[in-house]
Amino acid sequence: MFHFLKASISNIITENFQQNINANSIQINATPTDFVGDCTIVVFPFTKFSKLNPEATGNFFGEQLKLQNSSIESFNVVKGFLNIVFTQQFWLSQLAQASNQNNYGFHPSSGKKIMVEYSSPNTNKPLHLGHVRNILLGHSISEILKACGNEVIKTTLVNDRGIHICKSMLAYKKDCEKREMEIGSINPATESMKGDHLVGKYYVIFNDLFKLEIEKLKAEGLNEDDATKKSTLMAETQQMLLDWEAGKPEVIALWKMMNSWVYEGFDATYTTLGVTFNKTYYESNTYLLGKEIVQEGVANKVFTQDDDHSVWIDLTADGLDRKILQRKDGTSVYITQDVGTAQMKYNDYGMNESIYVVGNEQDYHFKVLQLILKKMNKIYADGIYHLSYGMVELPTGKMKSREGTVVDADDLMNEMITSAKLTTEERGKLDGMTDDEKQKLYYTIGMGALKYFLLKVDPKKKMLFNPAESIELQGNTGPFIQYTHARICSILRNNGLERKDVNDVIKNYHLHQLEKALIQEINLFPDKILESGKEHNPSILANYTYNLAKSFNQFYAELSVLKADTENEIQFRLHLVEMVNKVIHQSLQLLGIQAPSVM
RNA sequence: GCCUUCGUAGUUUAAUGGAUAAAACGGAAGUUUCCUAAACUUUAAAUACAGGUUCGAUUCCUGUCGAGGGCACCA
Repeated sequence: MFHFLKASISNIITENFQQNINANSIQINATPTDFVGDCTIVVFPFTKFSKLNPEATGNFFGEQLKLQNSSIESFNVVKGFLNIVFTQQFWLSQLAQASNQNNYGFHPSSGKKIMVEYSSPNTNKPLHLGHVRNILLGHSISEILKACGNEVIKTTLVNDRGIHICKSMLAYKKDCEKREMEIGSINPATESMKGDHLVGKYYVIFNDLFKLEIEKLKAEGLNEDDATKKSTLMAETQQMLLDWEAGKPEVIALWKMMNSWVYEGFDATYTTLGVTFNKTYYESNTYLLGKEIVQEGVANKVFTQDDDHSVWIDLTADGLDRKILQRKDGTSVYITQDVGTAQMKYNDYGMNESIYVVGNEQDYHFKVLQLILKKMNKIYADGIYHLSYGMVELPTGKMKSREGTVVDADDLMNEMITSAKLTTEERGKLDGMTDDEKQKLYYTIGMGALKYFLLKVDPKKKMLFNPAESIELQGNTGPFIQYTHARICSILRNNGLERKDVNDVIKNYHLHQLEKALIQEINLFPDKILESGKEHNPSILANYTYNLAKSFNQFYAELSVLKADTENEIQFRLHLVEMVNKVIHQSLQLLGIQAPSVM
């Protein structure tokens, strides 16, 4: 919001010191509350060419700025910090401008097209807490990038092929045989289970059976490696994968059936989370294209083929390792499929930027992927951005499926909603609501708590998920912000005044310090959206929203509408508070969080 | 072993190289004749350690210690 100041400073520097300086490199911050001023310019960097001490430099720039900008009321210099005070009129007109804007905070079209890939599940088990962080990040950053003026395509890549899904398939087949039932006659409906959970159950069964077999073989004197090699279960699984690649009809039929169960289950989870995709990619469709590109790379001598026919790329010159792209038996590996998917995405959309929301355990993988595509001279290589996020840890340690410490997404969401219900009922403020409305509200609050809890942390950092604490609804939480929104809605609802136009209300209005502080915070909104988008970091917006809600609460404890002396003061505060609510509402929406008007 | 990320109050998180390191939870003490107390006010408490770079370091560099993650013809 201080762009005009930066431009002004930049001009002063060129005129007086014949230096060219990038306006964006000038530091302007909000003034800490203990000092007089609205914003603070750091003048240390200017002393190099001003040849004056910091104080004198600050005074010089302060005077020049005041001459050039009528919106500056006064300034003062403390050490190397130039504090600027703006006029009342300036702040009042800022509020009026924001208030008159339809989509305040949203930016004009950038002309850029950005793809965001997120969720990207395997089809052998249900979604868990880690996916939830991924999905919320992906959805939120998509919305934020839209608000920054970009066209956004939301995609997901389903990992629908490979040895893992064969394990579930084999366990399912064996169970059918054991119970002497036809394939397909055991299904989500007969078991009263979500499809993804049913398939996940068979994945667990496979691992249990496999473990038993290994133990048995080890008891016969084999070591771990040899036991794995001798395992008939593993051999059967691998055979199944080969049959799948060969297109054996009964295997394909089973695969299609079980995957369809999983997709139904995923869709239900996505609906509860409130997220959507514009396009779904399947690895079963992209891995062949990947293999083609590998051949192209071999022909172009970007890749080398060993005597055993496996294909490699040597990245040691770039500080990385030698990486395999295709097995000796000709089947594709992980990175092959990603190369294919990248190409297919670009063929389909021709986007400028492609964001992958994927955990940080794959940092190396994405470095390699981008480098390979660069070496292949793919023009879309530079547009690839890995939005890498840290793991979600539990108080008991890492989530490990083997130890049964995985937090299931569906279970978690249900718990959050139940917990929201309990706390809300305790407060007993929902008289007059139908059961349906109540249920909807519990959902809104429970999901708001979960989403905000996961989004308020910088994605890059690992985070600790404490189930007991996440359902806490006080402090820096989603429900605190939602509650603030509901209160403001109530304030706007309950006053019987006919509202006056904001431009009339601000005439000759005398601003209170707390009112000015709120306007200042509202003014930051457009910049915060841009910053969040640029940094690919929704937590910037999340924390901003919390601070705004908090500022409102502090403001309102001192200066409620009822405490106003004149009608004009009431009118002004209604406009101010309404603007706060617009920003909170808009901001929550960008985070994928609903804002109830009553709670 | 090699590569990589991270160490901030008791706990969970903030802080584009800038002023006295900011909040929340938990602890202690208060505030309802008043538009939603899921609120507000007061209070104690932290930059792992040792160097370096400079006007100035939680932030950049080096080392030590500690905790993750990656180095497979798994995805």
